[in-house]
Amino acid sequence: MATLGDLERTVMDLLWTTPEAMTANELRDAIAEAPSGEVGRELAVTTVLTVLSRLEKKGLVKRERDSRPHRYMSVTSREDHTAELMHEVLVTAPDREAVLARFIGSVSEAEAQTLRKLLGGS
Amino acid sequence: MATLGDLERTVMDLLWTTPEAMTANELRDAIAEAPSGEVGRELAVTTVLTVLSRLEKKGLVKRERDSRPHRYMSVTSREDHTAELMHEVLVTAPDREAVLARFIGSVSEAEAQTLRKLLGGS
DNA sequence: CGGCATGTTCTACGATATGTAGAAGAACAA
DNA sequence: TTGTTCTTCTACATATCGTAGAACATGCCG
Repeated sequence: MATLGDLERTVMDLLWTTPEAMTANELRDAIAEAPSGEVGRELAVTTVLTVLSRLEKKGLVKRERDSRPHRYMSVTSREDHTAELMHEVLVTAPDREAVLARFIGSVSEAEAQTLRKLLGGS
Repeated sequence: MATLGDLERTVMDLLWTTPEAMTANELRDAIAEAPSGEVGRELAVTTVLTVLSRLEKKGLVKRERDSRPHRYMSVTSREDHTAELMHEVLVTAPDREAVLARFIGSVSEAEAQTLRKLLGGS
């Protein structure tokens, strides 16, 4: 189960919200530029690179190796990743019906509405 | 985010599937008795107790302190816990609608059916 | 009342994950 | 080829988890 640390999470968030593939340097700068509420962290580029390698090993990140400053990007969208995680969690329980029942109870009305729409007919 | 290790998971599974509160010794024996597919593990009781303490600290387990061999039980049902986890995962993404859309795509038809039923009226 | 069982807490050590980064190696521009 | 830039290797600190011995507590049996 791919659980992410704080920094790993921060990096993934940046990769997920940036349309373009990013270099380690760009990421380092982006992290320094007030990432969501955190203290602006001045990290060494090597730190970012290490994290990227680890994320790559986990299959969450891929990189363009040919372009010289390697450019990194996420393998899946945040939405796909999140949905996958949710599913992984769901299947850990034998009684999925019961889990879904409770899950439904925890979502907002708006989300319930969305679900109805998505589940549509049949 | 409460991520569980393998042994912690095993213990929770036992507590979740056993109606009665259990003592550390009972748990040790239950673990030794072929837990789901694993190699029968002969653990020291202290090991089980340590794990139970950690699970207690995480809020997943509570114990009856008055009865002398303390009896341990889960705080929530597995279904509640799982549903909670799913929700925690869901809210990590800004675009929940999109996540739900993908999530729906990943569930089985039977589960989709269940969801329709649950979402039924308005 | 004083040991003996039985049970709980403290302390600890190895393994893995993660944050962090220096040192060393590779590649490219001049 | 030499300096600059980037990547990889190696390393250390902290946290979590599996594992359990040592020490402490408690109640039962004589």
